[in-house]
Amino acid sequence: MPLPPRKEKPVREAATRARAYRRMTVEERRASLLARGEELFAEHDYADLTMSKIARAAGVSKPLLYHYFPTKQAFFIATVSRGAEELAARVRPRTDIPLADAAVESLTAYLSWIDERPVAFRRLLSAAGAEPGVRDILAGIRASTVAQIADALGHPDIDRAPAALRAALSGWLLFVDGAIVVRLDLGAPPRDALVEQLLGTLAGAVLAAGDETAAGRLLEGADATGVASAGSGPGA
Amino acid sequence: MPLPPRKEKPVREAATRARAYRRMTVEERRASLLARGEELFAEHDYADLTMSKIARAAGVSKPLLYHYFPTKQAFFIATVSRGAEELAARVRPRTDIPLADAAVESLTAYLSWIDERPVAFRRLLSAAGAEPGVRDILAGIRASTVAQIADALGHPDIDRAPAALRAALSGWLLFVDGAIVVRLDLGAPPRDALVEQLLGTLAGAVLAAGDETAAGRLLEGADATGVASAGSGPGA
DNA sequence: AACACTTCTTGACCATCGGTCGACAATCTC
DNA sequence: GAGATTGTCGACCGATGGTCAAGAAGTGTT
Repeated sequence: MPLPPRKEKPVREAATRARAYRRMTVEERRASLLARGEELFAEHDYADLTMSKIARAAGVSKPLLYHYFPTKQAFFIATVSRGAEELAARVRPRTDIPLADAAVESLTAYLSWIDERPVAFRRLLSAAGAEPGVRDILAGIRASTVAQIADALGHPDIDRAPAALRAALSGWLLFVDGAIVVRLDLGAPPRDALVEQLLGTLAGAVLAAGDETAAGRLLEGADATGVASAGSGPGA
Repeated sequence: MPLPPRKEKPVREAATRARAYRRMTVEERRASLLARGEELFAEHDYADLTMSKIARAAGVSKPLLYHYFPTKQAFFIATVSRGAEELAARVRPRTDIPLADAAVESLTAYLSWIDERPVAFRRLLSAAGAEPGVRDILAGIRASTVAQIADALGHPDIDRAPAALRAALSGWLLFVDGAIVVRLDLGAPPRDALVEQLLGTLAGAVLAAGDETAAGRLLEGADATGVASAGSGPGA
């Protein structure tokens, strides 16, 4: 027998009557979901996080979650790109100072950002392959970074830049992430040292790609950038 | 009305009586499944491949597939590590020739292997993060490669090697894969040139890590290894 | 205070997928 | 032939991503 739907008397709890839910504007709710999602995805594995769990953790019903984001992937991507934009802003190199100095600044900013959220960073890297959408985001970021660096190095049109240089830059980007993971694991080398090392490696990679001019630009104005000063003592 | 189970008369097809299935020994079947799985995983996305599809494509029933491999992940990992072993064997560096030459050989072998299965390579890289198990395999391979290189460079105990060097080697491994992806995309640079470039970059990275001795070993006996000869003309 | 508007919840529901089970059939070997 | 082993079939389970209809609870307006 079909019970009459929801007849159970509204139960106006005495005294403190906990609000059934907080009502927000669309943007508020959206932002709040994204923020919570960022935390959750940083802590838990993508596959282990079900939409139900996310909804519950966000204090929201599943259908509402789906009301704001069409699919789980879309939700994940939304959280990731939110973080990516923030990162991009912090890492964007200045153009009013020598290239080598701007590079140090940007790299330092990148390392600091990761130091603040090591778990999220690792998870992002490993989740990169999981869902194609995420991979595309990362690929896009990397491609544009490569283009930016190439530009700064004297190749404004990435499509006309030598393949060797493009390979060097793309590879170097991964190198950076790889070295960072090691640093996360080992707790060393210290940040500033790694920045120097990274930059030195970039110079080496560009040099090995056969682009002396670009390598020159990287070094000029810098006093201790790895390849130039690597070895026993401080800069030559 | 429950039809009497399977009453449809064995249908002994006239003349050519298509065998219902081929019976194999356990190892045969296992190997055959693995081989087919390697193909399938190379072509399709991990998530898009259901165990049912795999079974069907392999001409086998789902329960049988599960009889040989306990889970989908296990099956995937089995196919991956099969390929990984084969690769490891082909890439293992010789010790009876100068380090620089052995490195060229190994890298060339690696590039050739990838040239033979570009799609699979890409998919492996991007699937690396997908399932934790796969990530572990790749991580293991990379770790052991790092240790091998460190050893060849004069640091037999990886745990006592400087963090900077470890970061350099780990990063370089990713650099290699990144550069290779670019080569796959662009169709350039040519294999031998990339090998030189890669080695030159390794020397640069090791140098930037502050290990002159190791960098020296890498270069010694080689006549054109990037950093040393980078630039306009062919090797000095 | 009553109104309507919008946000939100509830709970049921679907299809698919990974994985399992038991009963039975095909094949091979002796 | 008989028996052991390899395979198949189809039904089944639980969880998950995703959807739906109905209605309840906030909120600003009059």
